[in-house]
Formats: sequence, C-alpha cells, structure tokens
Amino acid sequence: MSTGKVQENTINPFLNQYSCPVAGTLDVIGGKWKGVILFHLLEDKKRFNELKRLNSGITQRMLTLQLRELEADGIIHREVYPVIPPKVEYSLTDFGQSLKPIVLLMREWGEEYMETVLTQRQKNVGE
Amino acid sequence: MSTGKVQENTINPFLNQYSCPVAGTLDVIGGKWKGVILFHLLEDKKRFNELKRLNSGITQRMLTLQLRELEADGIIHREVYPVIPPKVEYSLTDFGQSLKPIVLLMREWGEEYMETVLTQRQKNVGE
DNA sequence: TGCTATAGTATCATTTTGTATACCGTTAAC
DNA sequence: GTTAACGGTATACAAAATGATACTATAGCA
Repeated sequence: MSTGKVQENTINPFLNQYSCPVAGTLDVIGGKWKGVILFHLLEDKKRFNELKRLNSGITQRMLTLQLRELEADGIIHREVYPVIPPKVEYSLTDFGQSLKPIVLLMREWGEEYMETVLTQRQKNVGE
Repeated sequence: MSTGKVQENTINPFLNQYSCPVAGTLDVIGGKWKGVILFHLLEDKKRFNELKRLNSGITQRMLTLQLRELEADGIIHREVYPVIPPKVEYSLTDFGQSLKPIVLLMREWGEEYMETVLTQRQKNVGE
C-alpha cells in the first residue's frame, strides 16, 4: 500500500480503490452464504456435507464456491483426508477467528431485531 | 411469527425460511453499498448528494435503491424539504442506531485486517 | 437566454450470483 | 452386480444485483 498504486487481480477490484473499511469487511463476510458458513464454523470444524445440511438450501456448487473464496482470503482452512469415501474438514484459521466478534454480534442483532424488520417491511408492501 | 406460517412479499424471501439470524442481519446491512451508507450516517445526517460523494463510484440509481430499502426496513429516515432546488436529508432512526456496534466493528476489522486479506489474495492469483 | 444545482426516474446493458442437472472415482455394504 | 456415500467438477441456464446513460422539474444567477 505504501506505493499508492492501485493493485490488480484480487477477487474484488472494488477493494483496490482504498474505499471504506466497512466495504472491505463486507466483501469478506457478505453475500448470501458466507456469514452463515462462518457462523457454523465458529464452534467447531465441519465436513462438507455437514455444512451443506446446516446451510439449508445451498447447492453443492455455491457451497464450494463460497468455501473456496473464504479459503483464498485466509479465513478458513481446508483439510483433506485421503480416504475413501473422501473426507474434507473446514475450520476457521486463527485469522478467521478475528471475525468471531462480528459474526456473534450479527447473530445477536438478527435474533433481537429480525421480527421488527419483517414487521416493518410488511407495512411497506404495496406502497 | 406465532403462526409458524411462512410470510411473503418481503424484500428477501430468504428471510422467511426462519434461517440463521446472521443471514437476516446480512440481508439488512449487506450488499455492496448499505454498510458504507450506514457508516457515513453514524455520525450525522447527510444529504443525497453528500452520500453520493462519500460513496465514491455509486450511481444515483443504486444510491436511491439502497436508501429506499434501508428506509423500508426502518433503518433510516428520509426528510424532504419542499424547496427548490430539492433538499432531502437522510438520518439513522433509533432502530438504525442499534446497528452502530456492528458497523463500527466492521470498520475496525477492515482497518486492521484488509491488508492481510489483500496480501492473502495475491498469493492465490493464478493458482 | 442559457447555465447550474438538487434529487431523483426511466430504460437498457452488463455482471454477479444462484439453480439444475449430470457426471466422476473409489470403496463398502447389500 | 448394483447401489450408496462423499466431495466435489462441468455445463447450461435463470435471476438478481449493479452499472451507464439520458432525462425530468424548477429556481436563481450571469
């Protein structure tokens, strides 16, 4: 960063603009699935199919894509056991652990306020 | 919610599945712009064009769409002054203020770790 | 008279994200 | 011999999110 030169070839070019740090964080944990995946990994490592069951509705392809991106960002670790049938375990890296407070806070907020949001949205239907 | 019936017509049908609360929160503050918009509103209310300048790169259309959704979720308030040229001020509602800890934490994480993420991503280029 | 400013809307194009479905290799169980 | 389990990949397609561009109204100013 010291050069002031805009970097290239990262996953999301948006981040290269030295934009708001909030945008950067959301690029890592945002999207439809990443937050939930991380949430499930907070407690303990999980196998691929386990994550698939926990993220109800996710397709194999999307799960793979999201896991690969999290891995590329250094957030999770992928451990492959050379057995048959295959066994692959996903876990948070130490770096990934640094996201724990955010994920927990998001869970709390969701638990406390999602009903409010849903109610609020209902009011605006058809306006 | 007491009926156990799945609601319809909300912005994101995903939320009706009684899914993970983290997903719910991300639905409210996720996406490319909402987090940043909220971040800029934490301190003080802002006019439309002010927000446009602060969210560098956002188009007028996207800003309008995101602001409308945040308003529909009860997160921000839109105050229109009937003057010419028009003047519209956006501010956090009391409810919106409840998101403050999350946004601040996301800012902190971004400030502290985005370089790490960027470096990490660089390693994976072309693999 | 023409220009600027503000807060949008309308239309269309593009990019990103998500879905559906079929397929792969290997082993063990039936 | 067939089937299931696991953790994927490949291909095609659909939907949603985002972007680009042009346009609007009205007042004040030069």
